[in-house]
Amino acid sequence: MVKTERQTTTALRRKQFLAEAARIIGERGYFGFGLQELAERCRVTKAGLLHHFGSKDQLLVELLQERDRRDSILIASLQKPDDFEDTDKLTREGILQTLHAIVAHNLAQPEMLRLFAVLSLEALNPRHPAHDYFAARADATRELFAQMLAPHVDAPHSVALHLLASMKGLEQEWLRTPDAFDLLGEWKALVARILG
Amino acid sequence: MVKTERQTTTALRRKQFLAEAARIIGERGYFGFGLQELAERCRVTKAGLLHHFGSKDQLLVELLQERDRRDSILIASLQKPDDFEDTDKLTREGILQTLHAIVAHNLAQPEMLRLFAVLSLEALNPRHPAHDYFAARADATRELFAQMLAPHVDAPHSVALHLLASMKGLEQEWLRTPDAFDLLGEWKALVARILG
Amino acid sequence: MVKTERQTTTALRRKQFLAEAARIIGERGYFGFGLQELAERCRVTKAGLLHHFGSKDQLLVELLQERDRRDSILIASLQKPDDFEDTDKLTREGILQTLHAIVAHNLAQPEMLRLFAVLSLEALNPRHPAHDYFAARADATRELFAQMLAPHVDAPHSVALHLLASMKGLEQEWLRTPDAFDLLGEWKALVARILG
Amino acid sequence: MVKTERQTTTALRRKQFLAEAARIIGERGYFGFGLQELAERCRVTKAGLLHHFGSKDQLLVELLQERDRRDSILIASLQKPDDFEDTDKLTREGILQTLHAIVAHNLAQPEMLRLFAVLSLEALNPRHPAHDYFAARADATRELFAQMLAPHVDAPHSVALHLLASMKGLEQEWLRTPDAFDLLGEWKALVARILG
DNA sequence: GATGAATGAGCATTCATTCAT
DNA sequence: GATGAATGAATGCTCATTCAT
Repeated sequence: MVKTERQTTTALRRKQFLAEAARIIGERGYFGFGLQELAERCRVTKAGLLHHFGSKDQLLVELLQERDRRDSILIASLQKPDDFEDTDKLTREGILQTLHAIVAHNLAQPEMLRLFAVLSLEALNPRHPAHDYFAARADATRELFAQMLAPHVDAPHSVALHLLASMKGLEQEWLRTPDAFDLLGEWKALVARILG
Repeated sequence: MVKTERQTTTALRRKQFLAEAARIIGERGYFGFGLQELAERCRVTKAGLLHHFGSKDQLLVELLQERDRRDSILIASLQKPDDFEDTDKLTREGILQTLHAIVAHNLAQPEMLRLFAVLSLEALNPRHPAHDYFAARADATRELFAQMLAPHVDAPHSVALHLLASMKGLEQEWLRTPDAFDLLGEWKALVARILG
Repeated sequence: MVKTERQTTTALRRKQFLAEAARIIGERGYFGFGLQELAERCRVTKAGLLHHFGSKDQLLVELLQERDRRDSILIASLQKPDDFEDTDKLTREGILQTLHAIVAHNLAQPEMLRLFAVLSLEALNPRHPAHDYFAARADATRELFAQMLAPHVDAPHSVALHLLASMKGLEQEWLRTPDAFDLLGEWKALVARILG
Repeated sequence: MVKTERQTTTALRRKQFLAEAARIIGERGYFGFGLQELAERCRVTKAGLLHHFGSKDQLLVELLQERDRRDSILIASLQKPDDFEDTDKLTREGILQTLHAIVAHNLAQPEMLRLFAVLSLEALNPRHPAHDYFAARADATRELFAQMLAPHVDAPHSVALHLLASMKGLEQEWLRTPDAFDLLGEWKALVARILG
């Protein structure tokens, strides 16, 4: 019981560390992010952080894993549309709703959106610690989209590419000027244009 | 005469420095870019570089200015369509050609494309030395696009946003996997979809 | 009974810790030796080690004490030759056998040999935690040798010095290249030369 | 001229750095030696030292090289005895004088003696940055000694080993208690015993 | 008997920058 | 026009140690 309690508080602490790290990396990128700053914001020492994560790179890895764990619900709903047997996700209408839902989900946690936007560009560099993570993620997502679109469009891989690229570009522009336009509204309009 | 000659070689030297800097920043971002590495690649000392540019930030500024100078021809052709008097750029066909030309232009100098992609994300941070540059650039470009589109679409600002976001997203995806698809071809297809 | 049993397993555990520590210090010296590495090798935490030994320095002290306890049999046979009343150790032949026995003993536990070789040099520094230990040990051994040699040579202290220095030098060279020569054989030959 | 002057003062500075480093390493070993301490003693910053040597390991390498350069005179006199054509080094008497000269030389620079003694033991560890240096040095010296002794003794390699081991052991004992005995005198006596 | 959390001091190294030459 | 020397601040990381559990 005591052990469980400590485990919980420790795990909570780690999540707070990761949340704060996400904010900093979202602002300055991974290269511009320093343990010192994170430590100060969390009122720990650098050594304290390292005690939990082992290294700066490992902290990033755990941050991405943690995020994946949280997003797994949404991802699961995309990956397993079989439950609904053609009636939900595979409908044209269902696809639209899914696409809208993704951006709505991202819109609800703008710090994560920012983190992934900044990091994904930094990670173009093959030596970046998150390079492989983003490469795998991007490929998998595109394949998933293509499968989803297959029954409705002629060139599913191409359309999947267009949708993903447009989504990412639109989100980036919104991150730059969040007050300049309605992200979800514009995304819906853009999806409508692309999918005809 | 001698002075002019020296000025020329010096100017040439500076351009080489900037070209190499563009390559490094494109790979690692501005934060991951160090004077030491640039100096080694150019076979100068760090002090030698600083002698030319004064500071790391100033080097970035001059790099962006230099790039703008080179791109000015293309930009000019977009900014001053009056020369052709409604017959070229303002035609629906002319607009398509312009949009294709921009991506073709970027495709021809992938290192610059990479530089701007990476830098534009890093520069989301308001304290980034290139923040203002990118902010101004993005706003101006969007306005330009909107004006260009005004005669042909209902919501020119919205469509301009969609086109710019899609272009950027597509270019980024291509930077990640340049061999995975035909950037120009996909862009043409995407434009066709968006503009109906 | 239960308590005794636990004491035994604990004592066993401590000996394993010390044995592993001896190996590491023999390789990297005391300064190059870290509690973290020892802890990993023993599958304990650093705090676990400290719980047993109190401090890194104290661990070293206990390691040396433990070693002395083990070597006490050999040492005793040198220190108390009275039992044999001139017939064994004090014979010229007996001295040779003793000298051979010491090196044979060291040869049988090369990790300890290495530990003492490395540590004795590091401990030249008066501030080293093992400085006093090695100083006392060396002086005592030399005196012991001198007494042993007194009946047979003119300058026993000088010869004792020569023998000890030669022994240590030979052992060190052997540690460097254990396969390059026969330590015991060369030692016998060297002793024969020195003692004429 | 100006350049030469600066080169000289810089080179001088570096030699002072190395001399001070030799003293510290002789006291604490390479692992116990820190750039911070060296910097303070030399009234430079750590970064200042690194500017000259690049890294801590490289500093050690340059220290050993510098020492070799200085010792080259003595080494040369051992390596090229041909000039004297059997009359000097190859005489029995000449060999004795050479052996005496080496220790006398070492005795005259006790800090170097200490440095090499401490370092040679630390460098038993194959991962030590000076490991290869000492391995090569020891092998070469032993071979040199064997060649020198060949005309006069039955087993030159064995005797060379004995002499080198004894010399090193004696020097180490002297480093521990420099006032306890006359190093050169004892060495002469020991050599006399070993060479009969 | 042993753990995990946390710390403060220290490590070698990198950074952009200044300055005299 | 360009260099080498030097710096102060910061980097990620390791260290032995303390403490509550």
